[in-house]
Amino acid sequence: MLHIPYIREHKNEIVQLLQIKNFDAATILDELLIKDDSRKNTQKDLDNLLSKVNQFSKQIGELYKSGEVQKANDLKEECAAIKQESKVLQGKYASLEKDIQDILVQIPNVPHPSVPKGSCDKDNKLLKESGKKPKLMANAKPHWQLTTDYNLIDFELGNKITGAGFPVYKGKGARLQRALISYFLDKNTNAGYTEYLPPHLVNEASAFGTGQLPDKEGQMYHVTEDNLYLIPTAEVPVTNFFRDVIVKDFPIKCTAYTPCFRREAGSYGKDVRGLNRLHQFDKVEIVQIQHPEKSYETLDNMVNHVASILDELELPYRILKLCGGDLSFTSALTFDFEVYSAGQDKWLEVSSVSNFESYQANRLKLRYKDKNGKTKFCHTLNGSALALPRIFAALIENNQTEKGIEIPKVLQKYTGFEIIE
RNA sequence: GGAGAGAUGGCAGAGUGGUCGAAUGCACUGGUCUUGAAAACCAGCGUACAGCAAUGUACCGGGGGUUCGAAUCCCUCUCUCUCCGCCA
Repeated sequence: MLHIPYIREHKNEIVQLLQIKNFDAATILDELLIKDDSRKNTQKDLDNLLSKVNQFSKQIGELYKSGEVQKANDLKEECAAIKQESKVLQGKYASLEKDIQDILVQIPNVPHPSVPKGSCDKDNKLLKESGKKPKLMANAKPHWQLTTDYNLIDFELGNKITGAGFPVYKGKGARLQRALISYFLDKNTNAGYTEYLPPHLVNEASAFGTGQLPDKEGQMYHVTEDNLYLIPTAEVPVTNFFRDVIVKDFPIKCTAYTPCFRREAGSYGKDVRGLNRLHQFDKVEIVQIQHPEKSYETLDNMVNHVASILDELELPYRILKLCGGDLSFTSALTFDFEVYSAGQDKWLEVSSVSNFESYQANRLKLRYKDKNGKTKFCHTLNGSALALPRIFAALIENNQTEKGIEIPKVLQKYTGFEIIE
């Protein structure tokens, strides 16, 4: 969430930039600042009252010690009156704070000035297209056919034991999945990221810290009995490692493999066919905590890192800069990676690399001390490196041959086989 | 699931109604000493909000209560630990 002192100083700029996200902030920011002014005044009045009570209390103690009971009792009565008054102010203060909080969580992060205006994914800006689309044989198939033909994934079995969107990997399919996880983690740790294996359930405070709550509650599976949420991405547990932390050394680089759980009940049809959209999927995530001055440099590094993985996997991909309409609530700038999946002739999103600037850090109270010893908010960044199912789909679709599915070189030492026949 | 104990500053750990935002130790920062370092000594060292500042206010797991006054008493919630049971 945005920091009120920052809003005060940059109100017009924020209103302008939020137009890129198609969010009209003018009214809501005015309302916010009026409430905050009122909050300040209330605090001043309240502080004065409380200060008086504190003074009187000290005096009463001394009067009792010196035996001046009558004087002490007089003061007590005065205190009672002040307390009445302070109760009222306290109520007012609490309700103002709540109003302010409620407004703050409704305001999305301010987009980076370079974010293109737009309403949907059609308006995203293509930055780079890399690799060659493969020429497939005449009878090439989409992955949902291949996974059945080669006995790699059993969607029906998943339906039986859980439901739609929960595939069961088996045989070489399971092994390929495991190989991808290991390969991604190795790539990331070689780039200086520390590997973590976090819990797959988080508490409410964590879901709030990264911005899933309160507005995206419906997208998460909620274990109501223990009030825990199944993580929609490793970003949630990993970023929350640093909740209430004052960072000493930058950058902090973490990577984690986790399954990800998403309810997102919605569309049907070929967009969600096979591995394209699932309720449970595997993902390897990278997270960085960085000094504000370096966060955009870091974002570029992360983008290059993800690109290098796709290069090694020999998958054709393109990089898009998300437009305002497609940018997530918490992100200031996001680059999406899409791989070309030849069997279904589609571009599939496999990674989203974002700079959240201080938006999450404010909620998380994730800070550092600047040169003058003042505490400031860090910047947080994350990206997928990478999301598994669509990589899996693109790999088997693009590499299908008459002989079978060929495994890219970099993966062979992880799979232990070169071809799936 | 049963029984008990506990939650205090970066860490350890005192504090059971007033002078406590909180002893002490460690860590950290600055200084003295030293060729340099260590040791020793001196000083500083939590967060947030308000204020130009002086300073004020709040915070001792969360919430509520008693009291003129709460880290300290009461209620409640959460979490952690120990023992027993069960168990990968």
